[in-house]
Amino acid sequence: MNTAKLKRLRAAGWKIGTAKDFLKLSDEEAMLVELKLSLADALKQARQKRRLSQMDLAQRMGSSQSRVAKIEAADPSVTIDLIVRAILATGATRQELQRAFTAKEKMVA
Amino acid sequence: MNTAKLKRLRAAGWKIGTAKDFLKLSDEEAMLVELKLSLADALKQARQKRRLSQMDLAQRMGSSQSRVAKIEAADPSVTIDLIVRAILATGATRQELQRAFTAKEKMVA
DNA sequence: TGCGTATATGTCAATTCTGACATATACTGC
DNA sequence: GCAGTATATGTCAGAATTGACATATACGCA
Repeated sequence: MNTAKLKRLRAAGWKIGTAKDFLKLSDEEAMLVELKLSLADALKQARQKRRLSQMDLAQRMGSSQSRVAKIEAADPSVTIDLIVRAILATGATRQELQRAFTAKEKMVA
Repeated sequence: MNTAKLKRLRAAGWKIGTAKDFLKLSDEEAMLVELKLSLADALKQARQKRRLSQMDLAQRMGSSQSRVAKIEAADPSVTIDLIVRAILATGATRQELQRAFTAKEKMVA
């Protein structure tokens, strides 16, 4: 179990409906992770479509290759904000970004 | 100018195409802000639709009323991740979340 | 007026994220 | 085998975010 969930469980103080709360949190967390994965995929596609290396993109973002690798891997240390910034940094259009949000989500509807 | 942009400008070291870089960053930043505003709006709607107070939602999220207020105001200290978590915490469906991403974006297409 | 409820704003310690670096792996051409 | 290029993984100091608290504002109602 990751730190974010633990924190939320702690914050909730395990008050009521423990099992239900647990399932609910898992559910929300799962949706978040799926969204992140979807965006990470879209980023990789956007980058490769433009034939940019991770290093190229890193420079455009003012970041490092290693972080770009983590972004594309949807590493836990990466926020949605950062993935979106990366997608925009590839030069992706607004449309491309929008599609990224809806892309793989269908798989889990 | 906010800290995030400053940081990116600093990171880029003002190397080449200063003016162009500046405009590009403004553009990407603008898109990010618009996305955040769009999501914040969707959150407010999702919450009110379910007749939850900010306090109610705060409890569900294991957070505080003041932070929920900031989330809905798309405060600079609020990440997209947090807004999405808030939307999910209202009990919004995957569909509702998806619409949130595409909602106001049309305005700026 | 005073009270209750809902929302907004400022601050801050503790937690989390980020860029950077070192290093590892994988593939290509020589 | 050995460069060169691209990508992946572990670590960490410095920077940013978060929940919490105090407090302020706004509205309705008695």
